[in-house]
Amino acid sequence: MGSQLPADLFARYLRGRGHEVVYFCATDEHGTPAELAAAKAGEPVADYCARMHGVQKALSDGFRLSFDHFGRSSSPENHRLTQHLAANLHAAGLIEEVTEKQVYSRADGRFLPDRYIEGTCPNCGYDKARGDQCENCTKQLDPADLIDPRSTISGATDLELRETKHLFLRQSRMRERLNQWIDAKTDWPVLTTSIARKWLNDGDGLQDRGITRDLDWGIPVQFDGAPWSGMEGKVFYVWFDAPIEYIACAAEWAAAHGLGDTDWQRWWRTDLGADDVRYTQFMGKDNVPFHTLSFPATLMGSGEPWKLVDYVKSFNYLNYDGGQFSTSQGRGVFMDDALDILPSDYWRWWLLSHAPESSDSEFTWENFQTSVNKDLADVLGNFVSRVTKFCRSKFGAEVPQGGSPGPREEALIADLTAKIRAFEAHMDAIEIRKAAAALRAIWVVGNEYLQEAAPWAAFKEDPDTAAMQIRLALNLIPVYAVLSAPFIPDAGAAMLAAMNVPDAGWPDDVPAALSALPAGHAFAVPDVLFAKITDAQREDWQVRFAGGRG
RNA sequence: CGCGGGAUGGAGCAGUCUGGUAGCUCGUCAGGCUCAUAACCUGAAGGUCGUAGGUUCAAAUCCUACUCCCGCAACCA
Repeated sequence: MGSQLPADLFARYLRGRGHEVVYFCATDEHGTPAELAAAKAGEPVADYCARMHGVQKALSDGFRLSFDHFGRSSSPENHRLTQHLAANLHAAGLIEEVTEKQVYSRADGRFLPDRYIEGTCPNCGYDKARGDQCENCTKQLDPADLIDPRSTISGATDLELRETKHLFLRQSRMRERLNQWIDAKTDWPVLTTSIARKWLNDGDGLQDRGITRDLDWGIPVQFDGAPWSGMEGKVFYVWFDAPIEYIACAAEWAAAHGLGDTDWQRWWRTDLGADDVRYTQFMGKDNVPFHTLSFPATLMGSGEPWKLVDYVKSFNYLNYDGGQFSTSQGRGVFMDDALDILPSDYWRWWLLSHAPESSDSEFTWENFQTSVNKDLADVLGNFVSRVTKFCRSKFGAEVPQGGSPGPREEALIADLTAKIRAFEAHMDAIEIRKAAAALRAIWVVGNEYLQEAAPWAAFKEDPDTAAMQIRLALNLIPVYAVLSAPFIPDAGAAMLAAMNVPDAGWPDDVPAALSALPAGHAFAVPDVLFAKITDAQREDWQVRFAGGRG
């Protein structure tokens, strides 16, 4: 959710500005966790992943994520492309076979990644130390150091070290090239480049990385479908194939829409039209190394002209009321819960206006309630309500005629124009919190104008002037709808529907946009756009999602 | 000396790159308005910018040391 929402915001904004946009997202279906979750659910892993993809799709629809295609990393397209790129890398001498020893559990019938091994810490005696590190004394460990090691999957203790062969991506050979590439990205967020630089230069520099695993579920290690000697029964590592799905997803999208290869390749191949594409990725900070180093290394090393990312927007973490979200403890609001209790716009607004851009941020119910009630209900919702209701009671449910604008209206337009340009600048820079604040300031302008113009007072002496003022205020509503839609699409649509405006363009020309609704244009007073969150609701949810429900 | 991010009025944040009267939202207090979802608008109080030094005519902003919080530390995705 954390990075999909900002991506959706940006995609909607760019579409609103008239750009051609494709917005892709996919489920990353491979890896040990997927296999274990499937086993726990008692389902074949392929079925489990298909089902979860459906669940994710329903949730993302619920949050109004406007993907052009929601792909799966297990798609045939991704199988083909992943194997193809691996073959290219091999041909370029960038893949190396390494034999190493890993912990194998006979009872589980699988190799165990470090985190799935638990035992007693040789350093402090803590009996639940993980294979990679002891949580108690923070000492880094090797699984072989643990006393009485056991599998966290089954509790089995018959663990042994077994030799196994894996492919490594020789990213160390691309260190200089990656360094130069990152150095050129002077406009990237500090968070993004600092993480990338750390991996590039810390210690011995960028390390080669294993890109295969001993698992059943995944993309088989083969040369475009032909056997890869010594790699039988092995699959590519999720972090090798998952980013490749970004490309494969475009192919899935084209196939799903009856388009040809050239239609997706023009987004991805710089030799086939992708030169003018601007490619932006959104992710949590934990994913930065894969997107700034491993995946670019894969594409660069392939020797083919794949489009590289232009901008990587990374986020810190969102915490829940003093700690981390915890699925196992039922601590925190999760996507399905969230949509059960409130419309998606509420969540979109809070999550976007509090996006953890500069540091981790924290969700608290008090903050959520205040933020949503003030911004959405009091400032925006109430503006729409007061304008439409006033007009209906004094002039009827259509845009009134008469009167002509004066200095106050000119000042409003000038103020609004400046604020809209500021909003656009923040959106262009993907400064999400600043954009949210700028948008809110635009909403406030409407209330300020009404307060100053006081059409309710003017109506008594000079109905024509009141009509002109209300006409202008009514015209603000579609403008607000269009500007706000990237953040709160449902409310934007509701506002346009109430104003009986089938489609409104981006207000590049503010004076024109504010006279788009002519006198006589019929509208409807919308239902309350945003019902406020009551104290009782908030208290109920605080208890319900506090955790410890087991 | 492991690495990175953060520390700014009661709360949440901007400002730090390109030193020069400390800004925004919420909350609080006072006033206004009455069209509206007990909403809206205006004004005020409240901070010397984690700590200690240093550079400078001038530092939240540059330098040094330190403290605290969060995350990472590479076959965990």
